[in-house]
Amino acid sequence: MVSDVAQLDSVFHALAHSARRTIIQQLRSGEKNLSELAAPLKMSFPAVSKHVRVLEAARLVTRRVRGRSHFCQLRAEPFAEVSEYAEQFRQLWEQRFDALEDLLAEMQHEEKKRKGPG
Amino acid sequence: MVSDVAQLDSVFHALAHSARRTIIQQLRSGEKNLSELAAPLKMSFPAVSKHVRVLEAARLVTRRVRGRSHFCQLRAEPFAEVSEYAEQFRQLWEQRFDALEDLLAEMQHEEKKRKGPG
DNA sequence: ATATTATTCAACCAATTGGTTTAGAATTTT
DNA sequence: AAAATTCTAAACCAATTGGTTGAATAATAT
Repeated sequence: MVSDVAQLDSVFHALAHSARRTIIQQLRSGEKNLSELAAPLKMSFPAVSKHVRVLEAARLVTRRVRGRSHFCQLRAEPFAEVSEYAEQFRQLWEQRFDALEDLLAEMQHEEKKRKGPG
Repeated sequence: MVSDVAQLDSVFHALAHSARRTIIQQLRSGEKNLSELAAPLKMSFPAVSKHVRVLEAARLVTRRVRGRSHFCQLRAEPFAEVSEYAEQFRQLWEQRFDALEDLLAEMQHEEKKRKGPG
């Protein structure tokens, strides 16, 4: 586990807003400038600018200034930390699903018994 | 993808605070009541109570009241959504790591050339 | 019945968040 | 040189967050 506490704070915080997740999705297809990122979002330009700053703070986005355009690029590495964090709990959530499967299997078994000899 | 937008909002928000992640870690070893959860945290009891509510809102924790004790249990399912979300970007971050590996391999290759014929 | 324990509620506070608008700076276009 | 484009900065605002304290509630122990 490489991820320090403050980094996880900032990444999770960055991801906890749908506008920022929308920005991230847009950046999957490559670099985009702020105007392009702002287009589909129903908010003022400065608001988008602030969201991008939050993403930069979490190191999810880097900025390359070219003339008057600020091109944003997705940096996916922090997602590795998020994944790693979540995977800690895989056993726990699969355990639950297994229990649910067992329950369903049990119910189907009961169903057969009810139908079969009847 | 089952996770709706509001659910991701609340889960990421819940995870974006180290005190809440500490609570989650404590709950990995099983149910604990609020007093137990509060013990290692350097904040007042009501503050912890509020953090637990945030975790409940994100469905990361459920509460079972037994007498005057409120036992909290971890529900790991939302982590599946978090993992699923992060995994979307695996290709992207591995791409980067691959590039880094390539660079390292290249450097080692250069190193051999330098040493070898010398 | 009283005290203790476990927790919530309510009120309050400072800081942060997420948004706005207006203005300004920097870079292209005309 | 003037106009348009892209973005930041600053000031402001309402709502939320994360914390506090003090009082209230509920359950158990003495």
